[in-house]
Amino acid sequence: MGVRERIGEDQVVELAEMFRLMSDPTRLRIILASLDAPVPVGEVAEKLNISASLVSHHLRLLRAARLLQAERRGRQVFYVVGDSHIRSMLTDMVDHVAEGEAEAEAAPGG
Amino acid sequence: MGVRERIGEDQVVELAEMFRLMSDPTRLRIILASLDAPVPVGEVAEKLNISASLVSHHLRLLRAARLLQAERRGRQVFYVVGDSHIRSMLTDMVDHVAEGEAEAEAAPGG
DNA sequence: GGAACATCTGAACAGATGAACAGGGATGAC
DNA sequence: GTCATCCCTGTTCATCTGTTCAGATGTTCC
Repeated sequence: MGVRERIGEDQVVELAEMFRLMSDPTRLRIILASLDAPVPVGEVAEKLNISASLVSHHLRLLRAARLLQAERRGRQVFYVVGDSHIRSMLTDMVDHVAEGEAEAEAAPGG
Repeated sequence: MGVRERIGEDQVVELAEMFRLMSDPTRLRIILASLDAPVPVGEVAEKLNISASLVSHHLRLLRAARLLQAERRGRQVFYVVGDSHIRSMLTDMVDHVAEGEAEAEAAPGG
């Protein structure tokens, strides 16, 4: 049975939206940085060497899509990947591209 | 151990590129349509009710990124998802959004 | 060789996107 | 109350993207 029959047009758009949020390198870095543990905005900005304003901008999108959860601790706001499915998927994909390096060397197939 | 330490900047960009390809609803529909079995371009266009030209354009991108494999049979070209990791991930995500519908009804929270 | 079919390619345009800048809250220390 | 720190929001602009249209390429059959 085909996969498309299992979801409707709205679900496709919803899924595409998730991918879209993760499709920007900067945004993906932000997600990855907050994959394992909650991190404050300032720390993300410093780690990735980009402005806090830009980080906040992306965080806003990620938060709206429920990809990241926000938690206030004093005057800092910590962000972390909230959905375990997403976290699991991301971890798999990271392994995929990491292993892909080795595979590429074994089978260059130009 | 953090996940970001396991991959470099190049891998992040590579991963983001994959997500980018899957982030467009039309393109995602095309991928989903060729997820289980090879399908010719014309059939994809007809199923999705879009022009063959547009399908071909997207197919070119998907093919270049190794997300889809092309196979010529006579005067038709069949496309199918080539990587099992990607196929598995896609199936999971489809289930995720499909189940998400039910969860949303149970816990609207928002 | 010619016709019909399926797919691919290039140019152009409307709409979306990311980045940078400036200003506005919220919080905590004094 | 005042100040500094941290984060959020709105706007503008250059760039990118998806889409359509027109025409080319490749394949099969006669």
